[in-house]
Amino acid sequence: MNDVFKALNDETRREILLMLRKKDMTAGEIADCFHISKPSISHHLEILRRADLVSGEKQGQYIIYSVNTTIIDDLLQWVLTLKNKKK
Amino acid sequence: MNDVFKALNDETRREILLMLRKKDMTAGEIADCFHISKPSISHHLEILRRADLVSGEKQGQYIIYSVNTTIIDDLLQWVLTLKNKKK
DNA sequence: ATAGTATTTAGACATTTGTCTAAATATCTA
DNA sequence: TAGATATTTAGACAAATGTCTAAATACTAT
Repeated sequence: MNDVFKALNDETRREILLMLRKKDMTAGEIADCFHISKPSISHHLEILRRADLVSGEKQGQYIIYSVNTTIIDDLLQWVLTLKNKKK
Repeated sequence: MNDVFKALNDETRREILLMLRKKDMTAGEIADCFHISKPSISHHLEILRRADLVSGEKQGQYIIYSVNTTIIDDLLQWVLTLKNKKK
């Protein structure tokens, strides 16, 4: 859970997740949406991957990234626990 | 939202929230639950307060902290948006 | 007033983080 | 095999973060 919150603590990474929510994208396509160098985006993707929030599948010379929903369910559970304020 | 994720990106602060979920506590009571100095806990509480995740109400020489549920709803909404993977 | 308790503020310091450029790796194509 | 494209790795560096101790502020009570 620590890695998940760490990954979410960055505006760029949160935007990447929201973009991948709509469609899978290659690392390059993702990078083109930001004014940040490709190595920096690669680093962000590595952090998201380590948190298991995204997966990257190699296809030829491209790597196609997509969102993992299972960890998001864990996060949802955590938030719901917090919301459920015990009397 | 940025401040919320920043606040949640720390194990101590997350534990504080989970404790306050069960019952309101004074700054001192909270500090006694950790092996961290009181000024450090005070700093954590300030970050949680700035994110609007908790409120502190002064009562005599004590300050009683409690969880704010409204921001947690916003967070929940954000996570649900992410979970709702568009086609 | 003085002393004691609760909490925060201030300042210092080591670690972590996000960014960059340059170089390495891997794949495609002519 | 070369050259071009896609992506990552390595290394550097400034800024942000979490922690501490010492001091300040605020309230209580004798």
